Amino acid sequence: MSSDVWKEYESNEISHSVAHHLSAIHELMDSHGYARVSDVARALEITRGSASLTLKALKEKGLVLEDHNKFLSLSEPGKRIVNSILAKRAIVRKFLADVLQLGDRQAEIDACKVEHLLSVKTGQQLLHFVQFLLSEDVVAKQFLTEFWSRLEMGEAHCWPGANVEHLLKSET
Amino acid sequence: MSSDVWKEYESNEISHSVAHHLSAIHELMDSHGYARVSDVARALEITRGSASLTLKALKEKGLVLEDHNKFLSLSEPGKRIVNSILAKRAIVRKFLADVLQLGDRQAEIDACKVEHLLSVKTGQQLLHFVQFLLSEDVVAKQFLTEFWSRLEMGEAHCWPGANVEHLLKSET
DNA sequence: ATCAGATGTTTTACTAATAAAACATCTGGT
DNA sequence: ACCAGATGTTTTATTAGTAAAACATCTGAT
Repeated sequence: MSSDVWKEYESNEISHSVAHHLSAIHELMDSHGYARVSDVARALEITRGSASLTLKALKEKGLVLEDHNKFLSLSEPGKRIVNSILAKRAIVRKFLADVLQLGDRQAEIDACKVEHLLSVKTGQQLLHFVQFLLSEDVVAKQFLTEFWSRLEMGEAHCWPGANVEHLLKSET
Repeated sequence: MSSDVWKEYESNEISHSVAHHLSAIHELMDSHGYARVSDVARALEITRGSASLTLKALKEKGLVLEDHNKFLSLSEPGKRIVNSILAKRAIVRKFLADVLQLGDRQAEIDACKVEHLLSVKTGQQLLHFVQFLLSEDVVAKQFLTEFWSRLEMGEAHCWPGANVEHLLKSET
């Protein structure tokens, strides 16, 4: 691995925590019409103090706006970030659940872990891929049917390269 | 998003940093036959002091062993973790580069960000998927050919649901 | 043998994200 | 008007990972 690649992780503009603070505001506005510090804290199951500090930083960065009544909302840049995160989350979730046939819960957890880390380009290509794969196109349908039937038959008869697989099993 | 899902992120046993400290030892042993604190620090481009502290913690956790000459190596649990991480990294990298046609650099970066976050099950299913997709099976070959030709033709004529796509474009 | 350079550790400090507790403020019911 | 409960902030502390600097040790060339 080239030395500079791994440090890209930390250089990510949006952390997991920030992604979820922003998403929480988005969802609260949607479901309850407003979002205060306490609402965000409740939604994320963290203390009000913690939410207060993180949201203060987001206000200073201009991603979150605050009312005269302490009501929070997303700025335009904030909305753009949330949209891109939610779009990636939805695409990854759909791929994991509808293509790879993972359970909804696992698909949700993994999509949530990964959503804020993927590049724009990766999100776009995955979107194209999933859209075609789940389309009405006969080639796509045929492929998926074949893949799933092989999945059901079990690896033993179908995956010649399954010798790699045991490496995955060990934890993490 | 159900409230407890997003906290799974922090509850991950292996952090990005730890994943790369362990991988570095693995790769150094492979390429140079030994790995010391300084070698790991150089490989990761962090200070010796930082590597020393992180590796001390990994020794205490029993993932890294130390020689009488300060030579480091991976314990059996350490090796198992590295194997599962490297396997996931390779699978994701292959999917991004060979299927989604991302550049090698981007594939490497995204795979590196994500490798330590995916569940065992997700890794396994993705492995099966990529193995079948890149196999000699006619259905798979036909599907990939069709997908790539559509990619080249450009989205405009092929992706009816492309109205979602603009959401991705906004940063992150 | 000595001295330079490499190596390893420790200490201090920083950042992000958290909890916990103290505190301040605001609001609603009586 | 008052008091309880909810809300928001601040302070103190913790954890992981880092840098920087001081320090100790080891090694190798002369």
